[in-house]
Amino acid sequence: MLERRVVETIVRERRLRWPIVAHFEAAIRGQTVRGIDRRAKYILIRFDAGTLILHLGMSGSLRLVKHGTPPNAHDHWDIQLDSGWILRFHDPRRFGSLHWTESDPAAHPLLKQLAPEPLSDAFNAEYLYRATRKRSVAIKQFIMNSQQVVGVGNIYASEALFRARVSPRRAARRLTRKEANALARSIKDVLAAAIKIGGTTLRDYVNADGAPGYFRQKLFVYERAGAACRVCRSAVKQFVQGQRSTYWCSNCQR
DNA sequence: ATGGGCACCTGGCTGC
DNA sequence: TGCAGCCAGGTGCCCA
Repeated sequence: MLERRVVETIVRERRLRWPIVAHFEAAIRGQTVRGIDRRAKYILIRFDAGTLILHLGMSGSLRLVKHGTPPNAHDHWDIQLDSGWILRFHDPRRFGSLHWTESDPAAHPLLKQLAPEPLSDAFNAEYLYRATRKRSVAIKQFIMNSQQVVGVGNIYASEALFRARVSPRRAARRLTRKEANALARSIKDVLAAAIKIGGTTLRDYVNADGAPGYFRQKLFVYERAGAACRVCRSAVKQFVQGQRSTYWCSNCQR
């Protein structure tokens, strides 16, 4: 894609998480791809005149297909390049999004408040310890807040807390230094391990190659309510926090 | 400023 | 077999 020029853009469905703005096609036409970056779960495609900010939501995917390939259901937009390839966005649940910005993308409202990259040195025990001070919210909800921690969704939140042996109900400010250290470590470990083997496939979801993610086999507690904890054999428990299921082992986690 | 709840959407699954 | 209803996910936004 790099250094390829946009020949044409076709939008079949503007109603993504936010509507695709009307001037998008005109803005991007004739632009050349200069770089591709990522910030949290946002994909940034940089052009001379602006930057495309994409999010795949939970069911979105991007593929390169040959020009002329007929679209399938839920193929919401195409960006046709001068190479004869089309960047095609597919997203059955339309939780994904597309924004076009002609300013510094880091200053975009969706990006400017985001916490440090979890796999970077800036995200560490000291950061987590300081950030949790004076916060009464449950630690599970805290690590799912993108202003505090980025990259941790519902699955990895339960998994990271299990690995750190911290109860999901614990008030964030009650974390000790030692626990903050363990949790920062487990967040990095869980994310890195999941990325390495293709993420976590739930139910019908597959990755960009159409293959499932194999991290599901490595889950300690997520979706294992009633099953034996893989460490202590006591029953994994489930309850709801902020309208999301939390899974944990009340014996291993305190 | 913080915390809590709601919204978006569709496919898979359950239960009648 | 058909169909209605529930549930799951990520995360921004609104309100108290």
